[in-house]
Amino acid sequence: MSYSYFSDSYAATAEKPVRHSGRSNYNPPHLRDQNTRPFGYSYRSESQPPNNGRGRGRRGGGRGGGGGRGFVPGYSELDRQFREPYRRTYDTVVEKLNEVEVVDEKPSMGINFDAYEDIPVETSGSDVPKPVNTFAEIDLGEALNDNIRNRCKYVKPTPIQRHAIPVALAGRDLMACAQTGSGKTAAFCFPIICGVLNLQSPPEAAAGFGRREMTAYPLALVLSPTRELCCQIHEEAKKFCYQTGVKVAVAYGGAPIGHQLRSFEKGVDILVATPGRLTDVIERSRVSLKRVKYLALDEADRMLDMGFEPQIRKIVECLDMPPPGRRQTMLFSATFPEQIQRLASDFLSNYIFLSVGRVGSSTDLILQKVVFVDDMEKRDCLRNLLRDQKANGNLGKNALTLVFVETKRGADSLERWLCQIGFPATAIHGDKVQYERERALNIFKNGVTPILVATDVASRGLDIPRVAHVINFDLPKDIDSYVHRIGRTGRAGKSGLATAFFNAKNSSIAKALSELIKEAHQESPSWLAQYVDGSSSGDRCYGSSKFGGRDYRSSNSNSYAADNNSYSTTGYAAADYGGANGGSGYDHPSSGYDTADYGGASGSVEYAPPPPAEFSDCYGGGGGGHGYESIVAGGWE
DNA sequence: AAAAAAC
Repeated sequence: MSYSYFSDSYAATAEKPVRHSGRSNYNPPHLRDQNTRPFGYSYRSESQPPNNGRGRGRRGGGRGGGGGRGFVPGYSELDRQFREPYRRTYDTVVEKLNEVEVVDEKPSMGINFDAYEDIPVETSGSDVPKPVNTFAEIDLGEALNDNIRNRCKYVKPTPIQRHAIPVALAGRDLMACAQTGSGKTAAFCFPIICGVLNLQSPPEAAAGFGRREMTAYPLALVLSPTRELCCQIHEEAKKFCYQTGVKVAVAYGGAPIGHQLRSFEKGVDILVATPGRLTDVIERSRVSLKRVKYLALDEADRMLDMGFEPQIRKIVECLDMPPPGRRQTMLFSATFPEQIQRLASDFLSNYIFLSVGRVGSSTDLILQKVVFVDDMEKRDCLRNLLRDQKANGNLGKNALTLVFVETKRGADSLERWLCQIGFPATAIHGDKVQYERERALNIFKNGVTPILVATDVASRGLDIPRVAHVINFDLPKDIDSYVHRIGRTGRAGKSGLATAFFNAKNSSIAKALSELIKEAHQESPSWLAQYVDGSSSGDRCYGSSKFGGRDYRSSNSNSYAADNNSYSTTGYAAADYGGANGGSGYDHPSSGYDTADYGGASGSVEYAPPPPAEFSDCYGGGGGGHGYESIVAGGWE
């Protein structure tokens, strides 16, 4: 049994009234007893005028109609210029996804490996262990192998796993860059579990036997930047550890600490934690890092960025953790800005840098669209998008939509508004208490509310199957965040759609966004160039290199004399990529759309007048005399 | 300026 994310052509069904019953048993919140709200919130709807009630304004193009705000004068001009072309583009998107995209009805553990076949891999560092092609080639031990094969149904390692696992098993420190959704968690969990199993000699294991140790001495520590990600890694790790005897525990804030402390008393081999709660339990002497042999930082660039770095430094350098060289340190992320790499090298010893896929381009599996929408028009545009998806029957068929906004307040208010206009939505952000956060994530995951409005708390690492569409309602300020956000779709080799609402306020990201989209061999709208102001761009992170995520050691100094190796089988140069695959199009066979076609189709649609000639120089040229530093120093707007 | 992370 299979289905498409978008099953009908948009044009044929756009004006159809929305049906809520259908074959699905799902009863959306707004149709349930008005007194039994599905959320812990009281809605403002009680205090709203009656015409904001249910059933309003979901049909008829929205002209003059719903939303409580209606369309501002000048709508038709905007509509002509931006929305209509966008609709046509969107239609193309829907058709394209329609043609090939097929997703298992059941949540699938399977990974589409065809999508990863010709991925470019770059390694640097001394004596890089050779990659492996199968799990069988790796001696992970019987129990772990059994879990991988029979419990997790992993048949074959993903590229990051093929390269990272041998490095980790060889005991080397590692800085690894890999595309979102490509299996990083397993890549550091397998070697850690394997190492813990080898460390557990019987006498040592028996040390605390017979009495309750008040202090736990984990052998491995995994840190994550958000609580939900922490939970997720813990769940994954538990699966991998099943019946191996390896004990996994979790420590994160917002949850009752008592339960966590009690779980430590049975002993902890692998501790998965967020920084704050970890520091807390260390200061209570309930955990000691003295015996840590493995340290893994997931989303490492996030963990080491400005606000976070002091906490991490305290944990890694001040709280009894063995120094680099006496522990094995592994850093993982999809993005690795150069200055973060520089910081990170404090924590590493003679490490290997590994980059799988073009970093920052996320994956080719995510079709990226940018649509021009003024702030005042965003809600209308969102409603239209969601209505179209709904008309195409994707709701009730397990396809999920994730909407990113900039602020916590914005998340709440958008959630409320979506529910009011008849879209079952929930929200997640850091001002909610933990159980609300987890509940929001759960009802989103299981499709009760197939729309989740989120701040950046949900931008990294979360693996939510069946997210078909990521909408950047508010674009983030930096491109890394964008990469991680859109990476919530297109996971495990499946394709996805990412739509960004862009306006003049997002100029700071215009250049990087445009480059990113082009690097994914997709169409960057021509009007976007008008907003490239030469200020911040991809420069910050990836230089002008087509192959992002380079080891900063090889580009900056020769003191490390890193050996560079490329495993790319295709060469994968940006210029010849499309041509290399000839008539079959550039894309992976299963990814759902063919960009060559797609580009042609949308090429005929003009969003806005072409940019003035002088803007074309901004591309790749680095903006000539524009002082990047001076603009940065001047602060943002 | 915002977001996240302990109580």
